[in-house]
Amino acid sequence: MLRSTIYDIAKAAGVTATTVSYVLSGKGSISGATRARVLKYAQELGYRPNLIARSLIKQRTCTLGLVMPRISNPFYAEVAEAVERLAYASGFRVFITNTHENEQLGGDLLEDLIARRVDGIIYLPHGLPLYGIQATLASGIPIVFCIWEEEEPEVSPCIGFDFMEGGRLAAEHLLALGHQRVAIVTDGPSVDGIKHHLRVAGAKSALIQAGHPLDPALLCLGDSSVERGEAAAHELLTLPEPPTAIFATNDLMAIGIITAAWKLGIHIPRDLSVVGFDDIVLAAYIAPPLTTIVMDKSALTEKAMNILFSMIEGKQVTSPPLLLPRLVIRGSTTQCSKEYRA
Amino acid sequence: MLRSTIYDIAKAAGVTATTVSYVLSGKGSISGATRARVLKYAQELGYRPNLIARSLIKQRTCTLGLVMPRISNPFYAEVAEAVERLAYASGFRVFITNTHENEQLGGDLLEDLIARRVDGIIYLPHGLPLYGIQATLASGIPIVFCIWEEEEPEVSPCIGFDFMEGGRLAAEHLLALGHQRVAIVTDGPSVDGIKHHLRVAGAKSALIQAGHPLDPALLCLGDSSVERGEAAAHELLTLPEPPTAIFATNDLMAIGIITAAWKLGIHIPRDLSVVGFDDIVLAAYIAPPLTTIVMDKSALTEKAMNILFSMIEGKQVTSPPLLLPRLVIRGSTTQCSKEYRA
DNA sequence: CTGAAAGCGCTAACAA
DNA sequence: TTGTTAGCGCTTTCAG
Repeated sequence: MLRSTIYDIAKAAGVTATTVSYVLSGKGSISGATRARVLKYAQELGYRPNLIARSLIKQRTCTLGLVMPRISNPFYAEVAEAVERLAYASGFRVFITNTHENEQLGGDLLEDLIARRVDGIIYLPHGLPLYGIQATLASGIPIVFCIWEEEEPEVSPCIGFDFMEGGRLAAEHLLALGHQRVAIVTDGPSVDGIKHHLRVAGAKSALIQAGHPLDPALLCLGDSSVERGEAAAHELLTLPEPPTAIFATNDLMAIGIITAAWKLGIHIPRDLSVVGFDDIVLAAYIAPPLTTIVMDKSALTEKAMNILFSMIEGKQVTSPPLLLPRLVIRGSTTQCSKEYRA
Repeated sequence: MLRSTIYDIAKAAGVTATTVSYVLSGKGSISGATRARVLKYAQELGYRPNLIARSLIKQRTCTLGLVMPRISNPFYAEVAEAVERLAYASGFRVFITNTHENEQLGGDLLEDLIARRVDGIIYLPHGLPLYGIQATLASGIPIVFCIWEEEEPEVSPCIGFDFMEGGRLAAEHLLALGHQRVAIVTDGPSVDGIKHHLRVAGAKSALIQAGHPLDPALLCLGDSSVERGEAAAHELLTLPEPPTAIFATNDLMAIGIITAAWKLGIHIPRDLSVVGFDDIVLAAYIAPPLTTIVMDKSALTEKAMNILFSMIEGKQVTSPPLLLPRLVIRGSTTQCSKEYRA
């Protein structure tokens, strides 16, 4: 494998490595003649700079780490694509890593990224506790947390999202359509380990406020996947007294719900209204198009990257205000057709 | 930012850097006492190895590059997740990069990855020409091409997929169901710039063989996105003599087609059969579940990674046989209900 | 305009 | 068991 160094070029061109370095970086002042000669040999020898060596001396790798639950979830994939694009625009490359929501793995990943001397990290923890990574945080590496939804103390900087309000919006929309028996399908291993904690809390509060508090039997647990979304919906829809609307705390589960309904011959939205959360691109293009809560991924990634770059430059930063949710009404929700006695 | 080196530890522990290096790597033979002392100070100083320095001397970064069109397409996201998982299992981290099907960008990305001295590259080019990266290939970096669908000369090693057979399978399924007027929605800027070239060729040949050659008016161009899939389907379905079945050369477009039909009040599969290509996870969980051609992503990524690792170890490798397509019949296709005169 | 020299943090012969 | 030394490929003062 042809792997030449500036020394090889230097020797060939009859100059010293310093000179080569200068012409390659366009820094010092070099005569046109030597410049041309150096360039010629660089070309000829198929020279490619060794960014590893450069990183070592510059104390900067122009590399970012992106830590997220799983890139196969379109929401995260869309975020990753945006992050990669913005990083590229600044000459950075990004390591993407999946925690699979495993705490141990998440911590290891972080430590490894630091060992690789990434210049900064974007961390979308989704249900991962903070206490396991205290030491990591203490390392002082620029790291920005995004869409934190835990109950633990605020960490800074953090690009937050008003999940509670999002849940409320979803429930209020359903309530306004006359739905009184609404179910919630969310992510979490147990009712007191709900990962989409705030979304559920927001929805519940709206339900209570409207005088139709959540029937505990209508709270289903999943894991943010379509599979579990479908399974949960199947359970819900075969109940003696099924819900007339379901709020899924992410779009993937909402899609699973639509499919479950389809299989049971339940028409959406006539017999069942469904609202999701995230607004993945696909949400607008399924049948029926999904009513959902929009998380503005562009705003999220832009803010996160701006803050991260500021930190890398050593600037002092503060968390921006919470990102606000927005309801987008599409074809999966409509007026409730059934009457239920309270 | 606390960033200690082995020298800091050495000084603190009253030994030399070599000793520290040995205990940290567990290589030389070090007395229990010094080992303990070194470890203690390493801990105390919050030492984290500098993998950049290590890479420089070892001539190995334990880093891979993954270049693909766009990770927001679930098919690629699923591949990326698998690649990342396999890489992680071998202590590798991966740079993921999106070409956005831009030839220039694709070439730059490759060069940059080489400059960063990744140990190997997985390249899923999708419609990108080879001639632009000859120099890159000549660098000798281990690189495995996956699912190449161009007409240019074979490159080795390459994990190929029998796209032609996949297209044929799709068309034959439709034909067997009695469909005679089948449309194709594919990816490409023009009819002679079709990126899913082989899939289309396979389908066409089956159609011809059955005596129902493709009506040129029923070949629609898109760009692998749901949006364009929906737009194409809208055109097709509002034709005076619409198709009774549509073969979309990827799942995203197929989903768009289903949505277009839904919006037009056309029932799937009763009034229109749809078959996709890829078998993204979501395909099985939309309404109706999508009949599609399965590309085995596990097999693909496993083979690709095995070969890549072999190359990295300096072994000689050859391309494996083409991966075979499989048809999975779900709810989006059924018997044709209309009669058309030939 | 160009060169000499030091050093980024680590590893690995080779000595002691 | 531990230390000495050189060097991975590059950048960057400081001289000349």
